[in-house]
Amino acid sequence: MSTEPVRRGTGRARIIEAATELFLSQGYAGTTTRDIAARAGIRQPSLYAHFKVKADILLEVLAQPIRASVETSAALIEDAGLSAVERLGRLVEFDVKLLCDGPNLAHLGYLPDVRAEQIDAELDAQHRDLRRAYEVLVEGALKEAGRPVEDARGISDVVLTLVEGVILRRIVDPGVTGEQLAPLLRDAVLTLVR
Amino acid sequence: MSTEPVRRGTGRARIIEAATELFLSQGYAGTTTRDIAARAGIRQPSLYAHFKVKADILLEVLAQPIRASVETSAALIEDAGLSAVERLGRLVEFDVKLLCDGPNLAHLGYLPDVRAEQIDAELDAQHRDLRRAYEVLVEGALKEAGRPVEDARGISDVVLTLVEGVILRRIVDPGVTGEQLAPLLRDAVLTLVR
DNA sequence: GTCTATATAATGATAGAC
DNA sequence: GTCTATCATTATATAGAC
Repeated sequence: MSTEPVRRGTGRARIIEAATELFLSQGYAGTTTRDIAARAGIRQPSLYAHFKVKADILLEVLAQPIRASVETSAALIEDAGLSAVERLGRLVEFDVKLLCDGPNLAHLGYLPDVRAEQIDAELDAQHRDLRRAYEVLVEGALKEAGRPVEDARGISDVVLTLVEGVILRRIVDPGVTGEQLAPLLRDAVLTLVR
Repeated sequence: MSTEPVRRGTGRARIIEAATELFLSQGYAGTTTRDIAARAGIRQPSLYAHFKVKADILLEVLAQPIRASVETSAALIEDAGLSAVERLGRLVEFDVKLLCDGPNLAHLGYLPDVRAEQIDAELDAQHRDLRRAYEVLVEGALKEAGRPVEDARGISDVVLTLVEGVILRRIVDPGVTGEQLAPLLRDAVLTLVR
């Protein structure tokens, strides 16, 4: 493990940044408060001036990625100027790029030791929203293609599984980029609703 | 966490079974040797009559799922009596069912605290084999469809991402079954190579 | 808000009897 | 192979000075 202090940010933000990197590389239970403090450039007890317990750091780390995704996907879904097919394609591209670029934050929500902290209520709610978004767009795309909407549920399942797969993809293939993967998955999804 | 001892198996096998369940529900670092022993129905020091260190238990747990997958996929690929399309469809179905049924062992190989143990060489080799298998079959299927084989790499990427997605799918949707998901993903994949 | 010092508990692992 | 007893280390968290 690197013990080099992170350079940017101050105080609380620096702790969050350090904890994020460490949770992703070592897991939650596998990361000690000393690890976090060392990387944030402070002593271990100083963490407790910002957080009451270790789990509170995890809460804040998990709270980071929520907003951007939900808001943008909501905006995409309701853009009446575009066809459902176009909106579906853009949502896939957006999500894949979000999952590929930056730290693999989405992966944290799937870790056993994170789920064992029983803070998954909000994460699961997010997941339901995303699932619903894909269902709506797939249904719209199928209508545009003159296909029966009964297929929407199954195809949404496939699309969701595909997008989710990106999270694990990055772990084995760290070189993967949203730039290359996003158009690939978008085209694949559009083939399914054509 | 349930501390109820597992009932089946004896000695070493019972320990592996207990450790598997616990690693999946709490992660590796989040599971103590006392947890494992309690679930196996023995005392903590008794573990060390079977394993030298904790990481050796993890090694054995990870060694479990390797064989069946690799052997069956190899047999599927080389079955000359079937078309490439049929073989591709069967491989997808086989892998999805394998990933859906039984404990989610594949997920363990993606956990940060497991990868931090630096035992991923064999796991990554497996992954490369699977990737290669899909490339070969996708290429064959594209030939049969009269499409350019240059598309094979990209489509294999999509297929692999889709199959891998099943691993995370189970975590948020514990009710998902291979029976329902396998045909869905198979049909989706076959649509992509048609 | 950060520090040093420390309390308290849990951890992986060993020794040696049976 | 399992047990009891225990060690050495490391963990989270607190107390109190600056």
